[in-house]
Amino acid sequence: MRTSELYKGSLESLVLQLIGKQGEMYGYELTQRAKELSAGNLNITEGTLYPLLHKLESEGKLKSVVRPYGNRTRKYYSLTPEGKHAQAQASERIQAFIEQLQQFLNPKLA
Amino acid sequence: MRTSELYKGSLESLVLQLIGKQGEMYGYELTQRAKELSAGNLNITEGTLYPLLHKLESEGKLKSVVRPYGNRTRKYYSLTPEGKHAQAQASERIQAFIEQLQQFLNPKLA
DNA sequence: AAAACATACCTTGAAATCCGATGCATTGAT
DNA sequence: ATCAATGCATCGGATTTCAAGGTATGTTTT
Repeated sequence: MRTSELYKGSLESLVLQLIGKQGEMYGYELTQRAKELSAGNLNITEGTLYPLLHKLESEGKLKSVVRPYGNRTRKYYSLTPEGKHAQAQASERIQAFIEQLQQFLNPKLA
Repeated sequence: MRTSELYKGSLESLVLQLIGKQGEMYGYELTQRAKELSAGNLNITEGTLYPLLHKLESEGKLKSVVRPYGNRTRKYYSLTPEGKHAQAQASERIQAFIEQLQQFLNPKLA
């Protein structure tokens, strides 16, 4: 098993975190930043990322703006007010999750 | 979204942890212990747990013994040598995962 | 200058994972 | 007696994720 398996289920929350901290990010940038912060363990594939971004946008949590970068286009995503709320909640959930994982590693005896 | 979403991808590692710490556990006990340690957030459903236990057994990581408890039967699972190895690796992966999650919450600027 | 790699968007089909519902049986509480 | 909890299990479907493929530009290497 790979460490990356553990990230399943966390992707949406982490994407909201990244965009929230950064202000706005485009897809490819997200994949690179995720790889950095995870010490190479989280490689978000395009088949995962783009449908997720589209879903979050359709849910009203993200908004996007396409801007040219040289001859390329980048599609920048940022949080809507609803997305900011979701991001704040995600942050709390992740913190609680971390504490709970530590309980599993070092459990208080029942 | 629920906190429980975050646990997706961690179930196998956490089950190995629980059984490893405890020595041997039966299915229902696992669901209760997981709920305890996760402050109620991780409710492993039977449709998830039993197939997972069967898979881990077929992979040679768990072995089971059925023992009566009153008029009921409990199926106790414990780690094989291979399972102990997997559990040790899972422990390290979870620790690394925790550190990486913290990076996402409080990233070092790029 | 050709090839290879990185950047940048996307879709599609399949695999894997997980949940809800259901089934059966015993025990304990109301 | 009925309901909740304990204890095992399976099944179908939903969701999530991945691998592969498609298109195109920019950069580096040979």
